[in-house]
Formats: sequence, C-alpha cells, structure tokens
Amino acid sequence: MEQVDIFKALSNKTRLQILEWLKEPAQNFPDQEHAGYENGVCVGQIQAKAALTQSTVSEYLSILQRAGFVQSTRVGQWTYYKRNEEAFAKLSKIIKSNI
Amino acid sequence: MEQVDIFKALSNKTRLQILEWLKEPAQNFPDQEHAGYENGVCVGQIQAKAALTQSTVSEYLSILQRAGFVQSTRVGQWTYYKRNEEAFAKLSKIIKSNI
DNA sequence: AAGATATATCGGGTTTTCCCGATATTTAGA
DNA sequence: TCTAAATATCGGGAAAACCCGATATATCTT
Repeated sequence: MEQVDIFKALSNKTRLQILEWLKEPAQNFPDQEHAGYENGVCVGQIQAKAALTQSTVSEYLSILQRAGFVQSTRVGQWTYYKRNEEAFAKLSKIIKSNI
Repeated sequence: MEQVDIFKALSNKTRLQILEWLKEPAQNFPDQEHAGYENGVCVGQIQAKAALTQSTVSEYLSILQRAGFVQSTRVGQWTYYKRNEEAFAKLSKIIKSNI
C-alpha cells in the first residue's frame, strides 16, 4: 500500500463518515445491540446509515480495509467491521515527521 | 476547506513529492541558491524537478495552498512557495483524535 | 512603451473515481 | 437439499481529477 493510496481512501465524505461512526458503534448503530459490538458493526447497519447501495458500501469498506483503517471479522453470514486504531496512530506520526 | 479536501490535496504522488522536496529546499533545489530559501522555492524550480508542465505545477501548488500545506510569497516576477508546518501538525492531531 | 520572463488561468482530451444495478458467493435454517 | 439472507464482485454510465497546450496577467528590463 503506497502512501498516496492511504490518502485516497480518506478522500471521500462517506468513507470519512463511516470511520467516525465506527468510533461510537453503540451510539451510532443501536439496532445492532443484540449482536454486541466486540467485532464492530456489520455491513448492513453501515449501509442503512450511509444511505448508499449495498455494493457501494461493501466496496468502500474494502477500500478502508486495504488502507488498514478497519479490520473485518466474519461471523456466520455477517461481516463485522471495526476500526484499527493503530493505523490512525501510524498515519498521525507519518504526517508529523515524514511528509 | 472541508476535511475531505485536505485529504484530496494529498491524494496525488507529485503533490506529495513536492511537499517532501520543500522540507529540504537547499538540497533539493540547489539552482536557486542565489535567491536564498527564506520564502521557499519558486514555481519554475519546482516545475523543473517535477517534470510536468508549468500550468500543472502551478495548479498543484494552488491546491496545496488552498489546503493550507504551503504558503506563497510573491517577490518580483517570482512566486515562492514554502511549507506551512502548522498545517501538518494540525492534521496530525486531527487524525490522532478526531477522525 | 515594448519585449522578455515568471506565473496564473482557461478549455478540453484522457484517466480515475463514484455509485449504481445485476449477479455470484457464502452461510443459516427449514 | 432448497430457500432465504448477508455480503462480495462485476460491468458500466456519470462525475471528478489529471495533465496538457494556449492564453492572460504581472513584473522586470531596456
């Protein structure tokens, strides 16, 4: 993954919003309460909130995952996505000193 | 300037490279020695190193400036661009805590 | 004032991104 | 094993970004 692709992943309003939402899963996705939030939030919940099609949201999550900002866990027929805070810390450092 | 436009400004290899070059003006632009580096580096020097057309480089610098990453100073017929380190520090913090 | 130099702006062809609908894949349950 | 549900992948039209050449603007020199 090249530097520029990291920034491309963040160059979209919806993707930035998804990352924000995932900071507070319980508050932003109360409908998923029954399943808990240990593994993050499933695609369907994110899609409903983003108000885009399922395919688009799935692709966006894939882009964020390739860039390292989220990680996914498959549980049955659901795929849960949660933030990978290390990636943000790493990028923060890079911007502070390398760029 | 919206968050997403900050990242769009960084979503291009050449623009990232320009920002890197401007970290060490004397080393990366030795041909400008006579004029000093207090105000940064002039467009022509950056253009030569980037190997893109003058219009493209001028536009790229404008994009970086709108995003706050560089600031310009006009001296005679030259426009000098230098890094604005505050913008990087600010973005670093935002990524660490806000995004 | 006229010509030369440096930079900015404009118009547009090419490439990439956005976002969709259709379809394929994976897993659960009857 | 058949159907349903959740997600991933594919193909493509529309919008945006890339990058160019041509031209406009600003400043310097003569």
